[in-house]
Amino acid sequence: MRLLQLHTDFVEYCPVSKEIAQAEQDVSKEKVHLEDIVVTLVAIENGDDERLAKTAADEIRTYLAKLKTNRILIYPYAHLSSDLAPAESAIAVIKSIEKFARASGFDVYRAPFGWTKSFAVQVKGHPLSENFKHLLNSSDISATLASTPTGVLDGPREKVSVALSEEEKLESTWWILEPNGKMSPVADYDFKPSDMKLRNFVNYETAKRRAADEQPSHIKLMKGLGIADYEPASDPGNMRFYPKGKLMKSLIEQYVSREIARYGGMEVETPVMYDSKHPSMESYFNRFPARQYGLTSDNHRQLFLRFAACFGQFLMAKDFMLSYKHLPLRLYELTRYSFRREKSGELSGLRRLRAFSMPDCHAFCMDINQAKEELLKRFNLSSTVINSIGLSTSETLEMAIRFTQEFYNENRDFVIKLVGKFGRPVLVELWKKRSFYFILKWEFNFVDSTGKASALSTDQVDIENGSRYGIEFVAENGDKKNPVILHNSPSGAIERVIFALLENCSEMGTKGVKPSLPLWLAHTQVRIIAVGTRHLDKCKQICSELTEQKIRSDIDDRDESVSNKIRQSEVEWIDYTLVVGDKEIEAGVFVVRKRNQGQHTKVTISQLIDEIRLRTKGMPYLPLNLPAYLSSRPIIMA
RNA sequence: GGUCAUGUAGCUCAGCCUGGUUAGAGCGAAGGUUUUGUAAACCUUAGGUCGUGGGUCCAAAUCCCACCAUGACCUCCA
Repeated sequence: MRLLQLHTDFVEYCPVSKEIAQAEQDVSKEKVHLEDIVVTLVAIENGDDERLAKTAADEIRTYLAKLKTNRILIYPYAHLSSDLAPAESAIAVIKSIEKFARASGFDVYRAPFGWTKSFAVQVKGHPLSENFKHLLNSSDISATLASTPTGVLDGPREKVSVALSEEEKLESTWWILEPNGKMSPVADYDFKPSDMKLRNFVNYETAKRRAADEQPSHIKLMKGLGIADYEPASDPGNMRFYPKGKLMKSLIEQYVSREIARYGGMEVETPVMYDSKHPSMESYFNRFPARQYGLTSDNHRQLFLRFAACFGQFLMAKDFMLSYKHLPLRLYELTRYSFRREKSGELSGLRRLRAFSMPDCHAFCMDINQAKEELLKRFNLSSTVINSIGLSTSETLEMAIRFTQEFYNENRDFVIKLVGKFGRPVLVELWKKRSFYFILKWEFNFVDSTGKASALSTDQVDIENGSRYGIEFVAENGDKKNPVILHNSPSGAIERVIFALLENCSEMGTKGVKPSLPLWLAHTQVRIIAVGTRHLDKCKQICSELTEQKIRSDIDDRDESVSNKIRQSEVEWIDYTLVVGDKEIEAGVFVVRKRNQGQHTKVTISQLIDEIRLRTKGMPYLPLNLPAYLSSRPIIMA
């Protein structure tokens, strides 16, 4: 038997229709509304009996005593278990629980068994407001313990997130907003040929339908190019990065961090784990309890791994002495990692992970006006960053803006201005009322060839956490006020950026273009091939010269034919391949093979340097993190 | 989380349906020959708990069950 107990402000449910033949009879279809009550969601499993019903009643009594309340709603809820008992015995056990609970003198309500019900519930925010138990008959316990890897039967793994179901049931409408300010319902919008990706994106977001397709193409590339791979010894969604992938990841991270520093972000570092009972943490923790990695430390202290940098930065900002003169205050951290225990079926390659690196930049603003002004700056920042990385806002990405009706009514011009900056029609999700801590958020979404959308850059306007975390600044008139907080990631998760770049490459491939990654992210920018061993000294000399100019090059010194070495260079998607033999050494002019042009050009080394420096201008450089000689390099991927 | 599919050498895969000698190939690796001119030189050798654990059977990579991992889809309902 599985019990999920929720201490709620209110619960509402309404039987809609019978789900199974054995459903209870004579059920009123009236909506039921109960306030200040413990909702006990219960799933009866195979082997559960009246004895266990008694145990459950004891469990409920203990919980109610802790909460100092005596009102309870017993609510049959199948999703808690994958080993459900047959309906007849389940209903008998549930009725027994009800009987025992009444006998304890509680005010007991029970929702009907076997019915489809709509329901709404508002869980109180306190740490004890959610409680999960997996109850077993004593004879079964040892067997179950033995078959459970950790020997632990309950814990956050089993929790059902009420916030998530709220998210799913959120009432919203979908629109297309054009840069000229024209807003039309999605159904009325006339998609032009240039809006193909937008239409795919809209389909994905509004229909929530996922077309049947094969495995995402970036997975093959991430392995084949030696970028990243699964690590079976870890939890799903925790990846390993090989040297080439690590270099690429570090370069992107450095670039994003540098641009945020230029914008004015103060880089900080905050802990990866937090006390789930800390008063400031409740609101966040309880929002997605089912998606946390939990762990226990000394003294049975319950900790959870952060899923964003918000906590650390908010707790830090709370301790700052802030005046309106300091605002907007910009804090930045690149989390390695943020953790989200996404449902296992939602993980996919580098697209969605459980541990990911997230640039997270918060701006604490005086008021909504300053926040709007700041949001525009950050839009420019995000736009510059994502375009420079190689994901184009004019071709590759689609924008979504989501806001409340109230915000739109008061800030219509501002919203249109934002869309104008993007320059193409965007998808709008209009919320009737605010259900989250933010009143507006926008994202750039990458739509892959299979029509799936993933958010990259994003910013949000948060009007709730300033007060929730007790962050205060002294206003011009001397009053203490809470700031409006913006949550921005200019690039989105770094792993997801790599996902998008790789998916982009495979799209190039289907269009007949040789796929290639941006030159500044290539592990090897120039591959130098020695025709014979006697040319190796010259190769080494060229390699040093390029390294001095901050160009990554390596030398294929293997005992292989020139053709074979050329092929190897192509397989590794290396942009420039230089063959060094007698002719070149004599003339001082080299024939370079350019991958993206598929042809050979005669160049001097200094011309080659100039070209590469031009193509990588303004982007960070890191030295090659592999041996320069291919003969001493391990084979990471075939 | 559920359903389905997949898991065989470092990599990519064949064999499984219809159980039966020492489980195959290509790439890669090692040793040797070759000193190479723009997408794969030649020869030889090594390399496998057939995802893990149970079961059926005289016999299991092959059939059955459970678990693990990956992928796709679904996540309605007690």
